[in-house]
Amino acid sequence: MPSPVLPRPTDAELTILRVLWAKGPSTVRQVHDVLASGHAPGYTTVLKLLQIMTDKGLTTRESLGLQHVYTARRTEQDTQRQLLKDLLDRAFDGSTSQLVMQALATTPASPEELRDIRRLLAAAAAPAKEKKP
Amino acid sequence: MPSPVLPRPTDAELTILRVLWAKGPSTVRQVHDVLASGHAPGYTTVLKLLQIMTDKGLTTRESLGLQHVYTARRTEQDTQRQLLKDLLDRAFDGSTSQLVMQALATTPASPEELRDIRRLLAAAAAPAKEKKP
DNA sequence: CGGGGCCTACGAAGATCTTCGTTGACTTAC
DNA sequence: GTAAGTCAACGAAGATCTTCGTAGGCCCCG
Repeated sequence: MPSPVLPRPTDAELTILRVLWAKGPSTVRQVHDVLASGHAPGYTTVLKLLQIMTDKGLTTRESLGLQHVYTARRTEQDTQRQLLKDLLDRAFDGSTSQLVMQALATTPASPEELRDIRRLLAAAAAPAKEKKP
Repeated sequence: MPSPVLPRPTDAELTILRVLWAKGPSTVRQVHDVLASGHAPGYTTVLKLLQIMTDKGLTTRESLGLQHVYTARRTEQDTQRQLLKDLLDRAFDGSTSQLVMQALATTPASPEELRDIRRLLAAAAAPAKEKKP
C-alpha cells in the first residue's frame, strides 16, 4: 500500500514533475533532455531524483525493456492545490480571499484572465445549479 | 544599503515572521511564548532562527537594555506576494488565472470572500480609468 | 570476442534547515 | 556577596535536499 498522503514536492522535484506532466510518462533520458538548458541538472541527478520521488510515492515506475518509464502519481492540478493549500495555511492564515487578492495585486492579470476568473467566480457562487442528473 | 533581494523564508522562519507581524517588534522571549503550544520550538531554537534571519536580512535587531528586539523587515503583504510569485513561477507557469482558479476550487470561499474578490476584480479590471495620458 | 555506448544503482559530498545543549555574562533576590 | 534566573552566543548534531562520480550490467557493431 502506498502512502495515502504524499509529501510536498521540493523545488527540484517540482521541476521534474512539470516535465512529466507536460510530456507524459517519460524515461530519465527524456526528462533530462527536456531540461537541457542553461542551469540543468546532470543525468544522474535526474535519475536520483526520480528514484527518490518513487520512494516517496510522488512517481511510479515501470520497466520498458532496459529503461524505466516514470509517471507522475498526482495530477498537476492536485499538486497545485496541495501547494496552494500549504501556502494558504503557512502564510495566509487560511484566508483564500487574501491569497487571491494578493495574487491579483501582484501580477496584473490580462483581460482574458480576468474574464476567466469572473466566470469561475460566477460558478463558485452558484454551485447548486451544477447538479448533474 | 541592505540587500535588495531577500531570500524566500523557510517554513520555520515563516512561523517566526508571522508572530512578528501579529505582535510587532518582539524579543525572543515574546516570540517563544506566543508559539508555546503543542509542537513549539525551544527557546534557543527561536533565538537561533532570529539570528539567522537577521543575517539574511529578513529581520532587524535593536538592543533594548539587555535584550534584543527583532523586527520583520518586509511586511506581511510583501512576503505573501513574494511567496505567491515564487509559487506562480514554479508550479503555475506564470498563469495567475490558473492559480486563482485552483485557489477558489480548493477552498470554497464564503459569500463574503466572494464579494471581496469580486470587488477586487472590478478594481483590477478598470485601472485604465485612473490613467489619463 | 572486445570496445563503446547505453542504462541503473549506489554512495557520498556539500549545502541548507531545524533543533537544542552548553557556556558565559549580566541582573535580581535574598 | 552569593545563588537563582534570564539572556545572547556558539557549536554541533541530525535531518533533508541537491548534486554528481563511479561501478557494474546489457547491447550492438566491428
